[in-house]
Amino acid sequence: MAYLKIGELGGLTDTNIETLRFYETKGLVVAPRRSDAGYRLYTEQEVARVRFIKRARLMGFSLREIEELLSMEKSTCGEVKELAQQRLLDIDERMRELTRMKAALQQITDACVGGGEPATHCTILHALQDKPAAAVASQDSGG
Amino acid sequence: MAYLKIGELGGLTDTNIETLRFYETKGLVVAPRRSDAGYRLYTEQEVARVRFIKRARLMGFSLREIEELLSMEKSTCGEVKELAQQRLLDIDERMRELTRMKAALQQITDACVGGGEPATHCTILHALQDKPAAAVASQDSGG
DNA sequence: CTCAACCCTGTAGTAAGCTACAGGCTAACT
DNA sequence: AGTTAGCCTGTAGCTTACTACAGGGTTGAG
Repeated sequence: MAYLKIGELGGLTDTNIETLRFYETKGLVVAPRRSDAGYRLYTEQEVARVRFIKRARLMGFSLREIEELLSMEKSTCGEVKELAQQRLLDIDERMRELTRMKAALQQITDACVGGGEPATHCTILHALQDKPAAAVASQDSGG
Repeated sequence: MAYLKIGELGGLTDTNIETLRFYETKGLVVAPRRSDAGYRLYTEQEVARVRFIKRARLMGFSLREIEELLSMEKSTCGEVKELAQQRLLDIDERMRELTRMKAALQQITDACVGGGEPATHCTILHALQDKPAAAVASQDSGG
């Protein structure tokens, strides 16, 4: 079987070749062997690996987490599961935050009649301007 | 009433002074008058404006959107409402995406028994490795 | 007068994940 | 042999929202 050049790997995995080289600098894709001229020569293994990365990205894993996942073939199943569950918790956390934002925004948006009035008296702008309420102002990111 | 120096404005609004200057370069906070020595001299108005920015940030508006909101005192109420509703749609979109990610991740995580087995056979890693399913692989971000 | 605390500008760094470009070799096709 | 597409390295840029620092001037208290 022939080796794949970087463009071919990119084609098979629908990945920009700059991105592949970037992943290599990040250690996500192992530096492959080179041809005499210095061309990267990949095997089918790398195709699987790049696809792994893409799937994990779709699931919301960061590159750092993916690196961790990739290094886990030496670890236990439980550790992998733990990482996945942490991701699930992160997702829940982000959804809660979005829910909070949405509630606050929905509230002030619902109170607005809209229409062609000058926005000087718009309840949305007013809510953002000076009222302490807005259902969200008690939150503090600290930073 | 005395003017506020940047540190005082920062104190009142719980905002880093570097951030205030940054907002000025972005046009979010209007460049204030200066003292003879070149110190920025703010009025109470800017306190309200910075608080507006902070509240809007908490609601998930980007700085660009906030700039738009701030320029809207000249527009109609309907336009403001439209922007807010667009934000609500964005939030919904992000929540859908998180829901999708979560479902996919939950599925492969549930299938994993965890424990001290070597992860070589971990169903999570396998699902990421080569199965076309994973309930999410049909999605494509296109780049 | 001295010293710390504050302010100024301008530039660069952080995080995350790429993307693009310059300048130069190589491979493949004709 | 010529042309073009592809590959190489290295560096810089993009996005968002800050944050930090260097190297200076100013203010105010003691």
